[in-house]
Amino acid sequence: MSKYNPKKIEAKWQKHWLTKKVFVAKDNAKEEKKFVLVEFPYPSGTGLHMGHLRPYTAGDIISKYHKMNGKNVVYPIGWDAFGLPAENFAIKNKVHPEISTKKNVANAKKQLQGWGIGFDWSREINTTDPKYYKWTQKIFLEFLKAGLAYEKTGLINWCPVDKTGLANEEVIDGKCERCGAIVEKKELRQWYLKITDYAEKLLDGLKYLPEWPEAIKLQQENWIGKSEGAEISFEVRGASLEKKKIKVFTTRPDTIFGATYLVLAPEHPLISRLNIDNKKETEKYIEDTKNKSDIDRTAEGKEKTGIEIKGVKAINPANNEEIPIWIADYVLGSYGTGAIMAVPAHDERDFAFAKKFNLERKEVVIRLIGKPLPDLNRRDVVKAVIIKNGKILLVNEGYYTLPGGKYEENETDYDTVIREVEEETGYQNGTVKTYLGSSESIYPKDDINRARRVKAYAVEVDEDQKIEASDGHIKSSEWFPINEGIELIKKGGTKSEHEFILRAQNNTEELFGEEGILINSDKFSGLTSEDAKKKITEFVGGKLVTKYKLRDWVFSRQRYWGEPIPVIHCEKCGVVPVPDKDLPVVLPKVKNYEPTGTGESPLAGIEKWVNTKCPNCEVEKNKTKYLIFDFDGVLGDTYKQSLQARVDMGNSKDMEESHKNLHEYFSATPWHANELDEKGKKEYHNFGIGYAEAMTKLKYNLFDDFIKEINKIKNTKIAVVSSGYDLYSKGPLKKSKLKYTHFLAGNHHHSKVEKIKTICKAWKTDIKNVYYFTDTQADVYELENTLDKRKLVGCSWGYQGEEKLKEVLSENQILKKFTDIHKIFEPGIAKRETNTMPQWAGSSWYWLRYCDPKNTKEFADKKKLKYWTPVDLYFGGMEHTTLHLLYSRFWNQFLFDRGLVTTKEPYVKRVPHGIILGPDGEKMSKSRGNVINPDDIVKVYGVDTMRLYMAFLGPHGNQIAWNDKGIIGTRRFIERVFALTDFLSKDEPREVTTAINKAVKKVSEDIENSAFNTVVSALMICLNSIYENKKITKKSFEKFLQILAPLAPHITEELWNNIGNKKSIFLSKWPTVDEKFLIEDVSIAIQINGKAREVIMLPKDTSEDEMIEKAKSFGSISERLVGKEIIKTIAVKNRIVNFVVKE
RNA sequence: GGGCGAGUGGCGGAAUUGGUAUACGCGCUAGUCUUAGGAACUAGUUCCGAAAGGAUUGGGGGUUCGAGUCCCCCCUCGCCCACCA
Repeated sequence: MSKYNPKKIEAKWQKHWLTKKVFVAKDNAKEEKKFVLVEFPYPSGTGLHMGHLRPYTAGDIISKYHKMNGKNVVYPIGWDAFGLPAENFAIKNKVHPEISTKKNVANAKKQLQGWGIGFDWSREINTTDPKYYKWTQKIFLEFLKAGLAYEKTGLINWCPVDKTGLANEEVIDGKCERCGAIVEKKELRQWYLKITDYAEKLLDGLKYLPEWPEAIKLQQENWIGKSEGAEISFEVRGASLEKKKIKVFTTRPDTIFGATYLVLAPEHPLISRLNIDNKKETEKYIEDTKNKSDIDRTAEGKEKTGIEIKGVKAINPANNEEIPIWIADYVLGSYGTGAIMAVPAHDERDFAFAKKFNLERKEVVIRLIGKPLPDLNRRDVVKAVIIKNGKILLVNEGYYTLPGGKYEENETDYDTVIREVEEETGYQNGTVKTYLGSSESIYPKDDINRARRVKAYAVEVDEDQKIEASDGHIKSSEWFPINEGIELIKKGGTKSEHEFILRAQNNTEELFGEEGILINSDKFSGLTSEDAKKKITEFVGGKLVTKYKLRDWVFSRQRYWGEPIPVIHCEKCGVVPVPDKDLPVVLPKVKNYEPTGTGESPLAGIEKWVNTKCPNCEVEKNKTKYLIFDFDGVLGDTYKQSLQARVDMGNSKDMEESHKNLHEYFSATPWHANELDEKGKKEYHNFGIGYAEAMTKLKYNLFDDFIKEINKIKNTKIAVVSSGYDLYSKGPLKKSKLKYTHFLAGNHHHSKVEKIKTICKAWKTDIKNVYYFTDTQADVYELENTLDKRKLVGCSWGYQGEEKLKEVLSENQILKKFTDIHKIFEPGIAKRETNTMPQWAGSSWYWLRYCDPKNTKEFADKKKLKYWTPVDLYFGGMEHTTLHLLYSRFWNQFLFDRGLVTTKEPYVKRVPHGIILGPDGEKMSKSRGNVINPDDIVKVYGVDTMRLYMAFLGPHGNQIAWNDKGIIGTRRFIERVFALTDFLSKDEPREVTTAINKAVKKVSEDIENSAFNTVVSALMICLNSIYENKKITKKSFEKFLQILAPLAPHITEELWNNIGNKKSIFLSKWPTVDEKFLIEDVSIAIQINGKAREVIMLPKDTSEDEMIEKAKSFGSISERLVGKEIIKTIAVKNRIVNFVVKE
């Protein structure tokens, strides 16, 4: 018998599996598929670690198990290789990330193969491969097309160490998820993915994932953070003419009568538009909060800060009361509407704020005890809690109660309570300290239901002020230790009042944050919160809305090593997607990888790459150009010539006078006067006809040089539009050499928009394709929403000149000289987007690529997707719950909505694993020096031992400290398996057959449940039984090897081969359980009064009656039962017999 | 502060879901073989007790013939979220 030598065996079989393609899956096979997925690794310089080994082994065990059960299993792997470590390594060592990545991948691949993991290497992918990220970019463009990717400049999370923006999900406790640096806020232009549009779908989808652990679903649910509430507008009154409103979001519209001030987030856009008296101070406050990190904002012991806006007030729409407006950073700009109505009596945060700044509190909801009634027959009382030296003063009214009573006429709360204290206890001139809250209860009295409302105050009294009973009012009062007092109240007629004592004792003022019954709320008083929410929202003109905590996903990073975002910024066309034929946008080589820190990626420095042609303009260049010219001032100086006409006709003596006269005329009679003349006919500038006629008789010149330039442009369709009377333009236009197809003049029948529409209809083109040439601002205003704004062109030689046009058009839209017109059709200056995608992009769809990794036409063939997806089993870490796992569900749902994938949800079952800690129970890290390298373990013990130990350590979901000590146990087990061939024999005792069958059953069940630790113990129990009996048949031995194979592939393959099997053990059929060998005698516990006394062996499924019979007659039991009366006997088949006796 | 989960020997952990608590492994103790053992094998190992027996699943209470498991209160630890109106 040779000695067990893991090294030799392992290398041999690892090579065999690869060359014989044992774990390569077939596409579109007839067999049932099983898609087992494990989160693909980042190939780091230090190699793969224990954190990878655990899920990879788990997935491997399950894959191999299913494969042996006849499924077509795919267990693919790849590399999530974009990311900061490679880039930081590049910065330090000037090695291109591509090179270091390649090296690391080769190394990690060797490790994985060395661990005997049966990945299907034919499907290997790499997110940094342009053939892969072509499709990442393509999917991004799908988002763009769908309007779910957008650019925005705003305050974002910024990591000062990594020098890049971060998504909300990447900030943990105010720190960078990657490097732990405290996250700052920075104003930057960023790309976003509109994940918020999918909030409801992502939430709803969780319902259809029954095989996901509840904890994960809950965590995603909380992260999405749905809440129902109302949006209500508050009118702003103050030193501003403009009427303004502040919209707030609240989940408690029922408390609106208690809203005593409004709070705006410092980022609120309205602040800059308000006329604020204390502008300097508010600006300083806003500036200060901007400079605070989220950690600072919350670390200050939650001490609230804020500043009141002076000179402006808001109106509470519920009661029309004027309330102050504050700015405070406890209101977040990014949630709800960025503004709240503060209800300090019922909200903890508002309460703290109001306390600090001494703002009014108004109680409008109180606790309801019992059911609400339509007619409350209410009786109000005030009570006093008087505590002194640890004792409380109670009044005896047959039962003990707090001093207090009814209001008398015109009394305030304070008057009543002080008076009642005096009358009932004799203590005079008490002082009211704090308000302790109120409650309302309903009790039947005299056959009707009465409501009783109690308000309670803490009152301080002075010994010296006590007087004796002078009249009959004073009742007997006594001091009790507080705890005793509470018990007395609980027993008394006013049970619920003991809570006031607790509050007084803790010196906590009342803050009733729950829902209850409304008071002090006009006609809504008496309603429950639930009813009031709807009714009040309606009353104040608000609307019920749903909000989510989920934020849009900041999707750009200012770093080098990531997928370039495939868009081009053209000065003319704006954001232009890179056309499909130009994908992928390959990451260019740079000299310097260092992030600039200014918010630009290192890519911004490569001018050659950044400056590009606009694909849109390139296409436009060859297309038909649709040009429409506004006649007046654009094609000819009609204004100047009409002045000349007046002079020529003798109405003015010179041009100057003519200008003055005309100016006066137009001032008195605007062009658009649109009045009817005496005959009821609509007439424009009657006088103009004369001039027009005169003008046409003049040598009326259009700008021939301009028309010459226009005619140089190839492939055009031209039309002319004029709002003026067509008489004075028709003639000269006819004479010109302009090749126009339409001329529409006179604004008395059509607006310009309608004229343009008419022309476009004739031209059969979209109105957005039209270039419109004008010389006035008014045209821009009139047309910018109908036409493509970027195609409006200003002609500076016209009526209004350059300056006015500059106010409404950009520099490159204004022609200064006639020849400038050609610039309009030259492609715009275009620059590539230099931001890259975040680390999470490539992994948001990678499992889809496994289905068809080499496809060059689409990211995966639909048929293949249909066969393989959804993923049946997904192993991964808990830390990705609100990152990768949420992101990839979002991408999948989006792709599904676009018809590009075949399932709504990507993963049927998620199996999370606990992390492996260092031997010291701390997270493994280089700095702690507690890192265990799996490869070191392999060297000493062999792979099979390590895999087995990994499985045996504990439940897959538990986090566990790696402990070297126990591994020797699994090594002993492996060696005992290796030596098992010594026991091979023609027959075996029944115990061995039973042990094998039991093991097959248990191992199968536990693998399906990912309970790997008990799989190992079941195998050990089985092995122990074989050793006890020292005999095993070849058939049983084979079965044992088969069920061990998924965990320890190398040794089993070796032994399987040694006993004469030619094909791989993983191509063999998983053993079945022979139930008849599971039938054996079972041990039955005999209990007396539930206490186990004896154990007897009985055949399986012995009837209850027989069990009792046997148990009763069993020696020691019958002795114990002598002389005792058996009251009851319980028997459970195959388990216990219990005699209940009278002691 | 909110949500989720857990607490069983010296240690990692089992327990068919209400039915013999402590399986399996490590460690430890004794023995066998050995020049020797930190190798291997055999036996033992929850605690108290020589034994008979008794106690025991973080603590306290409850339901039940019977509770690690179900219910209530409290304590401790871990994870996630955290001024989300």
